[in-house]
Amino acid sequence: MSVLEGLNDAQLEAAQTVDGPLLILAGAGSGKTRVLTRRIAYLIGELGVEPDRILAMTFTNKAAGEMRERVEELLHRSCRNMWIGTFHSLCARLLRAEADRVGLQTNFTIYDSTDQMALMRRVLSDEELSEKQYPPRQVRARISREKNRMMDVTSFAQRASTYYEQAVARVYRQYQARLRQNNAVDFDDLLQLSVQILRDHEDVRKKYQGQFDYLLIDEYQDTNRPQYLFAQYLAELHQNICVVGDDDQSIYAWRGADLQNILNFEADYPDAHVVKLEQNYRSTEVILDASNAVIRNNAGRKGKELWTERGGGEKIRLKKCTDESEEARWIAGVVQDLKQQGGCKYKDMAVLYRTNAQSRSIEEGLRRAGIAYQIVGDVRFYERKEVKDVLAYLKLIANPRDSVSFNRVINTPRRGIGNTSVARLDDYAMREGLPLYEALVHLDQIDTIPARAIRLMRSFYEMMEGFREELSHMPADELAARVVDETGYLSDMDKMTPEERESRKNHVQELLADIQIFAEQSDEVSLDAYLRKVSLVSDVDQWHDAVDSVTLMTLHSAKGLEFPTVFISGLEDGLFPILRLGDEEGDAQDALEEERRLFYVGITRAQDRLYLSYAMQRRRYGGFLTNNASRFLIEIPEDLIDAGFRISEIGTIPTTKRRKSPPALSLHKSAEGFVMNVGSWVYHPSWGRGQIKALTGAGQSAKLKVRFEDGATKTLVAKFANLQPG
DNA sequence: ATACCCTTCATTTTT
DNA sequence: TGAAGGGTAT
Repeated sequence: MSVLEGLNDAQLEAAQTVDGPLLILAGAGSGKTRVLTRRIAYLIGELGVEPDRILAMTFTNKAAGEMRERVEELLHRSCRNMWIGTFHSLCARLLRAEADRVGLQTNFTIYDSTDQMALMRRVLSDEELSEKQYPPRQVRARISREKNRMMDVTSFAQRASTYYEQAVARVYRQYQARLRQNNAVDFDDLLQLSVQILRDHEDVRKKYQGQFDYLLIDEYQDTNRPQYLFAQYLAELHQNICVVGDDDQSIYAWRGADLQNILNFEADYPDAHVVKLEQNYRSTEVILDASNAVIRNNAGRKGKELWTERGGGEKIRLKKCTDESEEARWIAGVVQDLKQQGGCKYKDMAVLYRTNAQSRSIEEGLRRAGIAYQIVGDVRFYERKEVKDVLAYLKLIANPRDSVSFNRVINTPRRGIGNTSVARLDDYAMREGLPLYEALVHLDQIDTIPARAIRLMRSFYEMMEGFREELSHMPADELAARVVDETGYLSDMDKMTPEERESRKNHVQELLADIQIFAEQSDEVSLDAYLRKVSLVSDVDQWHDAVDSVTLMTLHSAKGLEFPTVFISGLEDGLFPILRLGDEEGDAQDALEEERRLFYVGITRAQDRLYLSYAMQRRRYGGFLTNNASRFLIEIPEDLIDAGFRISEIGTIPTTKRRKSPPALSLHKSAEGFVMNVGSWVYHPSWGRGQIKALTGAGQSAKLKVRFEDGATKTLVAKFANLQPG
């Protein structure tokens, strides 16, 4: 029984109940990972289950990697052939094996959101839809949402009622056709197509159903429709499906996650066992009480009461700041105190925020104080232009049908092949039904292209063919190094300013190093293998906890992690909870509850110390946004907060605080400054102080609905209202 | 074909 | 504030 040693009763039950459906409701810090790894170790070590008959799905590659590692530690053996990974990577694996079922080749390319946008623009222009009326971003989001609801092109087209939706349906159809032509898929396709294959091909379904005896799904509260169905198909036969989740930590509804998946588990699987893990091993009582008090404000929960044996603990500190730079200085100061006087390490501290943009000021503050930090996810490494460029070359070499990558590199660096020539090549390719790259073979047949451009394109083609010949022999790192050199990509940087050149070269070198590490560590060294991996890694996966530095990341990225000291910054109404315009009443309520869950996730990351901060004024879009303390702050019982750091001491409860004198900026200058938002407080010469309840339009012609302190609600036009920040 | 200047717009959150 | 797309001059 050694692998189950040290588990509490509930954990033991969760680890040992291996037959039939099982729902583990795991509160924050309740030892979820521990239970999962012990459970797998128990299956393999005690029950003799072969690792390759276990399928475990997690949310991040990091979580998957850690789980595998810990199981191997427990068992003192390798579990390489255990299927463990993210939904996306496992689906990609299935999809590569069964690609022909949906008209793909095994070497298909996975498009990220930048690639998707490029393709979307192309489709919109083909369909002669203006980007004004059909913002690519918005259309892309809509199509993504439909895919995440398992709505395929045909059913969507049938349901499309408005003119707009019918246009979107045409775009959807074209977009999918283009993806297929490019031998490419987007993130959503990985899930949707995998489910389609399982649904429509009995032989494939049988094959995978027969392949796995035990299914494990982590973060079940964050699964969307395709993920839910994927699991359901695979569990159909034996029903050995174990899902772990916490309805209070569901924070991905915007990505199609459906809380109902976890709430309905017992209805979906009538024989389901349910185990609740309610003992928290992570946080002090103070922190846990605060989190409980906050989450209690949400309706529609499964209902859990977390408890801890770690009584007491340091009180929570709450800091009101005038602006974001003061906030950053305060955080930096506390970090230094903790390090110098409290004996804490940098790596035991994390600063969390709602939006990536907030990292800038924090970063600045820490840098000035000479504090080591690392940012997770700000400008994502794989999304940098120079990294994407090099990867586009590599992707095109591996998949010559990939027109998005083709368009990216054909004239990068500038080699005299302009848009018109490419457009003519494209016309020809369309007429002949060829991929763009293939069309290069027939250059002499395209008489619309000037001879000079033909010559340049031909030499591009020959260069690429040279790379392609090496594809199957040459290790990925060597090939990549050749590409960077021979395409002139690096030497082209000589034209840039020294700073820019250095930064870009560094990123390219970093990419080459990444490929090299891959080639050394993985048992497959091919470019194909590298690309398969690289398309599915996220920034959190790159996070190193070995380095002694303060971690900066979004609340979303922090899920699943823990730190002795946690700062949650930017606790301002409108920013956290973030308030979007144009939400329906019901949606707004759901959105607010999701924000609250996000706050709950943030609080429960902390083991020993929790610091909360907000800024009255924050720079945004080059202007200023004035804010009030987050409504969530008053949900924390006062006695949990350090006296002197309480909200009543600092005095920021919106209705009790009266403004002194209006700040200098006025709305008439809003072209240069003063940005308003729903929730902002304003001052009107005759009506007094009021809060913006709704806002339509932008700039000077914006219409505002303002509720004033005397209770009156007025609709005002920004231009004439003579409002000042309040 | 490209370089440069102008405008516009966006900021949730991520596999 | 900034990135990125569009337009114009060379």
